Amino acid sequence: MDDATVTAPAPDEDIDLAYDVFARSCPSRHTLEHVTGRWGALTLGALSENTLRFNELRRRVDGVSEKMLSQTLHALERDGLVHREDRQTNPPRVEYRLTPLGESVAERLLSLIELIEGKMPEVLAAQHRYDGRRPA
Amino acid sequence: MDDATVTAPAPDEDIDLAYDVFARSCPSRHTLEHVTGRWGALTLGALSENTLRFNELRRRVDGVSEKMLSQTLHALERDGLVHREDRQTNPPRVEYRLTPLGESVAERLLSLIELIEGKMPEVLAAQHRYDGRRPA
DNA sequence: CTGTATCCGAGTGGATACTG
DNA sequence: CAGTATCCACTCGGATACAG
Repeated sequence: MDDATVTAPAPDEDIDLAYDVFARSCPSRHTLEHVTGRWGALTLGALSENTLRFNELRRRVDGVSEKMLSQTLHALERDGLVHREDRQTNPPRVEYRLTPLGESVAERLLSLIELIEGKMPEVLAAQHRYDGRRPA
Repeated sequence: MDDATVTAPAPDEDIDLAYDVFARSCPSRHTLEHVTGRWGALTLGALSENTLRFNELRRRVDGVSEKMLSQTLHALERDGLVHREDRQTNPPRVEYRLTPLGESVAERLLSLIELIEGKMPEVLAAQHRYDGRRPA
């Protein structure tokens, strides 16, 4: 991938428009999708509580398949949000933890998740109203 | 859909575990996906700045198709995050705006988005390191 | 302008089996 | 335990055409 596809920020200026998620070619979109994607969000959430091993994560993130968890972890590791530590022991023991960057991302993500969880009664009420008006 | 599939909260108690996004059957997962999904996040972000009409949204959310925008807006409206107002005029004029609930969700979402945009240099550096170690 | 309907390819994602 | 590899169903999502 080419990383120069976006409005190139002059290194000696502080441009706050450097990365704009609203632009379709901005690399921040990919990272945002890793973070907010179906399994990315839950994985970051789980790791914000503890360092976890692969199968511990699988159990914590209810419903994720091996394939998706593996894929998700690779993407998050590549983005520098998750650190993978292979203890090289027998039996194998691999631990996943958040990097400092991952922690700050997870913090804001969890704030969003908790808000939504707390507002679910309102959301469900809205859904019922909507479905009632459009019974099709 | 059945809305009683989750740990039913006793109406007269304040249980903060009532909706747990980590449980695969929790309805909050659907809402979280609408909010954080590829187009949901950008749509909420765009509407947090202004009330917008359909085609204004299409232009703001660079790359979205009519179909996806329509679908996204329906989901967000159903969840009670977006209000749709049809002016019933000719030519047609339909405005989309955030509800109060939508605003609080968008606020936290934008906080996350802005963090990621700001950290993109770190993320890209991490990606290069990762790709360098695993050139395959 | 504001959408819906249809087609269709590309990617998602689950189940299973297998390797180290 | 910690994954990878493969198969395959299904959905996503874009392009296009059309409707109110």
